[in-house]
Amino acid sequence: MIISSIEVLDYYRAMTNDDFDAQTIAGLLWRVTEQARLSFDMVAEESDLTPAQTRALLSLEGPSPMRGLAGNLGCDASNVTGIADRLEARGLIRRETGSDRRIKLLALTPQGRMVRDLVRSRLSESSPATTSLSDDERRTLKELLLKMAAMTEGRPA
Amino acid sequence: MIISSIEVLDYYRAMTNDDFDAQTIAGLLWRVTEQARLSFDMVAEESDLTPAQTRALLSLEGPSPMRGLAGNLGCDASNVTGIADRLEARGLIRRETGSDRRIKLLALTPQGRMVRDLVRSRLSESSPATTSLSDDERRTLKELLLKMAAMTEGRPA
DNA sequence: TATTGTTATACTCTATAACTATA
DNA sequence: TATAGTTATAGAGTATAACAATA
Repeated sequence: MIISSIEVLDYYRAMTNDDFDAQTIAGLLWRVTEQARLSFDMVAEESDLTPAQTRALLSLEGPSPMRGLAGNLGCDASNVTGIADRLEARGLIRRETGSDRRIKLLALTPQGRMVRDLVRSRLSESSPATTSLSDDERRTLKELLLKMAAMTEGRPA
Repeated sequence: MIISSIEVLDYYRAMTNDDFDAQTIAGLLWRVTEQARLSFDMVAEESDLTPAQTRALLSLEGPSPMRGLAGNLGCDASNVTGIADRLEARGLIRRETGSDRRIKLLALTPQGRMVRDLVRSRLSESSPATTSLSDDERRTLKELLLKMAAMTEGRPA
């Protein structure tokens, strides 16, 4: 017998307002992030990108050393070679060289910027924050997210 | 030049309270979910599990057909064979048979339940909702998450 | 015929370790 | 010596297609 999404959701709904313990909220947050993961993978696929390639594209705000990207992706530096190879082969990024000739800077090409913006806007459209919350609720959520995101300082993201 | 986490965060902090448009909130939510992903991967590794194996373990509330698990994981059914093989080899799950002999039900073993509970509690401890928010803030967050999670009805999770 | 799980195949992501070019 | 990127290797996740057993 399968425990369906709806049954699990009913379980959360049945909680009284006093149920705000860490495990409960963490479980709910996990459900939302799981939904976000599935949505993210679909958006990535629409642009013919793997999840890792998409995360890389979204991380490249400015030209960044490959090692820095590895930190953002949370993977070993050796992996970035292959990911960058594939993005470069598709013309979405470029390898640039600066004064320190050991370092290769990854930079978005104009086409890469276009794809990134498209992905970003599709992610925004499918975000549960967009589809399920009012303006007021989003304002409240933003404050809470800011506090939660503050913990990421000094950590990759 | 690298755009560090802190710089990006300052950018979000500089927004006025009127900045609650979908793209902004979606971006913030993405940052929090990215942090959650990295934290999830670390917790999984502490128990010698891959991310996919961990998601499978967390999804198995009750005995579930392999195809159902594939739906929860958001992957093709053929992948579940290998994932289940590895979890079974470690004694964390069991393949059971019901009346329909085509269907194999995956069920947690007692040891699997222990590992799942350990993972769940470590995830809860490291959740930004736990580490960054007060009781009141968690109460508010819970309401917002319930609305966002409601969109997952009828969808895998 | 349709469905469940499995197998075969190919590609990507992942970590580890050894290598090169540069500092 | 130390650091940035690459390569080689092995294991795991992923999709597609073909297959056996069961319904």
